Amino acid sequence: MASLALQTLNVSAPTARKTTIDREDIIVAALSLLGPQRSVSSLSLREVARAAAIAPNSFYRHFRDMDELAVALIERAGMSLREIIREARLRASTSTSIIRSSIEAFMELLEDDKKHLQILLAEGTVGSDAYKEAVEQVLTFFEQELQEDLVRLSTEANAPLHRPDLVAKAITRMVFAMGGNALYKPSEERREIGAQMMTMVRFLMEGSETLYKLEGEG
Amino acid sequence: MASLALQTLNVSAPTARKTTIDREDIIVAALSLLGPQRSVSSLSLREVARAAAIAPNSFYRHFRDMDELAVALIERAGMSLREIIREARLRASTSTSIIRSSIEAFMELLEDDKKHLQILLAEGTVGSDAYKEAVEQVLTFFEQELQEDLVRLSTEANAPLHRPDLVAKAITRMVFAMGGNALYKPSEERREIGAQMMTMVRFLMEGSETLYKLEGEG
DNA sequence: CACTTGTCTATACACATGTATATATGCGTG
DNA sequence: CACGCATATATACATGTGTATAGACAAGTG
Repeated sequence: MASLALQTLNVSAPTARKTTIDREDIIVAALSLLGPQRSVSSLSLREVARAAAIAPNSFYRHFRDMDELAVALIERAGMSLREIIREARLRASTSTSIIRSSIEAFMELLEDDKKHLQILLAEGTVGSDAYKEAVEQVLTFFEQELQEDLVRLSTEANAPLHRPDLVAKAITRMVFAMGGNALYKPSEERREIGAQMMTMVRFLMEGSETLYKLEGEG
Repeated sequence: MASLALQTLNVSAPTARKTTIDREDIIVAALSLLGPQRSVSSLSLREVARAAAIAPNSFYRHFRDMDELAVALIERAGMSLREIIREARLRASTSTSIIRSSIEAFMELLEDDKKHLQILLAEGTVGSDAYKEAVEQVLTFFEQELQEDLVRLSTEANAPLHRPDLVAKAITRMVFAMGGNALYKPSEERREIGAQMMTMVRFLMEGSETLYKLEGEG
């Protein structure tokens, strides 16, 4: 149909051309293809190119590989999530409220940025080394940041934690696992899962405090 | 090479034939293809057929779909894990020891049955509805069984739990997430991750007990 | 303006994929 | 033993894939 329009203007209509394309454009196109049944690893180069409305070969100008695209996708998703959580952290001051607002922010993002989160939550354990490493990096970033919060706030509250590093790791992994699971479920169910997360996190916090009292600092 | 052997016997050697094949044979072939970089969803029908040494079309005699194969794989993996855990449960009598021995059994299985566990731990959140449902079913089975143990043992020990259902769910999801992560890591690191799991589970248990005291039964 | 350079497209190739159709084979029953 | 049915294979086709090569266009420089 595009070629038809061109032919009416110019019989030899050579090549309808894009005035340069971004990595960003390709990334967006790839995101648009994701869904409950489509994972990053199932995307083909040509498919992405088609979605971005470029010639298959143009892809190579921007990424060496589908794998490089995948890594870029993760990094972007990481940024997106990081930003949201950072906001949530700033709004809160107590240990419980920071967790509450973070989880709420997380669940909210789960609602309207599924594509990004899917990449982070649901596809981390199989794939190229570079890919897995990129996912792991995002996860540990969150763990560290959370750990800092936990230490700071629990000290302020005079309720020190046993092994705050493991508390942070447990919370992160649990939230990510539960989140990946909730991704494409009806919103009512997602709300329920969010509530469950809160309780689970409380278990972890209380447990860590209790163990501190029993066994001394971690 | 097989065809060469046949040719020495019979020049026109038409079709070296399998004297009927099992679903089991195909399942085993599919398992053999899995690895740190290969997920179930990335397997092709022809690839599996090749590994099973059958003609592509023979596949259809046993499975409607690659999807049906995937579901069968999960069920098998579920069985395998279930059996191991059941043994571990029988060997233990206290709440902590049952958890300890279960996690030990789990980590052991992680060592020498990676292929099975990969399916369960690392590929549950993207795929066909049937596939996701099958994974979920295995997970909730473990949750329920674990919950029963927890309730029974914590009652015996006079240390009742707040929301034992959520304790069970949290433990399950956490162990599975951590396990999927540990799958293809060096064994030393895996050992460390196993130790972390134990602590995390203790957090959950202690926390749940504490919350019971604070808030009453779940 | 001409010309070079970077970016996109077109065409092509070799191969893999899922599946339809037709054919061969061997086992169990008569 | 012979025959039929279930189960395997062979061949084929349309389609999708990654990528190599060569050519067309736009933008920036002299």
